[in-house]
Amino acid sequence: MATRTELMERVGERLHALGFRVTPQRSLVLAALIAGEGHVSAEDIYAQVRATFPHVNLSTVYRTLELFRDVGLVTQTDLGGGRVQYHYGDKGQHHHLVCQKCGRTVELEDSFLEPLRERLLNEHRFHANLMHFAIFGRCAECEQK
Amino acid sequence: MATRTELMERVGERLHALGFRVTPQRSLVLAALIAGEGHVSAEDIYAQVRATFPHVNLSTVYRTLELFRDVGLVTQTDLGGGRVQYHYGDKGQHHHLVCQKCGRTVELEDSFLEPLRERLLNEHRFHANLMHFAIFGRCAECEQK
DNA sequence: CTCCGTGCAAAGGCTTTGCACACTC
DNA sequence: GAGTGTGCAAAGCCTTTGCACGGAG
Repeated sequence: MATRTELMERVGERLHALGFRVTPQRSLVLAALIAGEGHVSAEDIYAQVRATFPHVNLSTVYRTLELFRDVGLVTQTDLGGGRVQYHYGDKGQHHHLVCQKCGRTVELEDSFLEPLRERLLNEHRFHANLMHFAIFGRCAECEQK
Repeated sequence: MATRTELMERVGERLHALGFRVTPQRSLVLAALIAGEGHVSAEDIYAQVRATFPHVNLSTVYRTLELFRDVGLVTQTDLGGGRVQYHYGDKGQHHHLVCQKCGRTVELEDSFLEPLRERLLNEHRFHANLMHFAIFGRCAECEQK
């Protein structure tokens, strides 16, 4: 398992190799992404970055996230609620159950979708893009009420 | 099978019984929801309503949709993309495979999703709302290229 | 010196809210 | 008359964009 510092360096090299500069802002955004377990919103990252670099601007965060997304470092998911979520990319696939009432989300292992993916391929020759899939519904608690 | 008019009347009674008034605006929004196959955005409904009642306001559409949602007439789903989708609740279930390249859609029988739904309920106690589900990916033809 | 990256401010797109008038009950 | 429903306009929220400065290569 790579340490966080190793990870950061590796990413730095990757950015550099692609012709992008490695700035403090970018490092901080990256750190926030790695630190954030699961999904983080731009605002979350902004808050965390500002803790270290108070003068950093929110638009820089957005631009950095855009860059990371284009480079494939980060996955961007819109689970609704008007807020896009980001997470550091090399993690395994996982999906979400989103409660339409309370808004809570639960992670869902990919194994739940694997059978569906296979069946779609076999019976419809359809290559489903089920990365970071979101399934809406009601969680146990909200259903009781 | 109920005709559209019967449906509208039934809904009118339901609204009335709940103490809400049945206004032209509300009827038109309802009609647009019923007419809209699959998911419709507020803007879609607005456009359709204006075709009949040009002076209707967008905020009225939003308020009406909010009312319908609270009353349980309509399901509100945020599939991302910054636009919330609505659909009338009593329709039968159907799903779509959407090719992200050519845009073609294929209908998908509910049997494909039934196992997933059951497993979510059993293992996560999550009541998945898989009505009008859309699965994105690539169709056979586009995948070949 | 060139050009990328940033801060700042303003604009954009969708949705919500405040307010006063209108219309129903 | 009391109160709901509507139109209008303005504000909110998240995100994007234009512009000019600053700093790295």
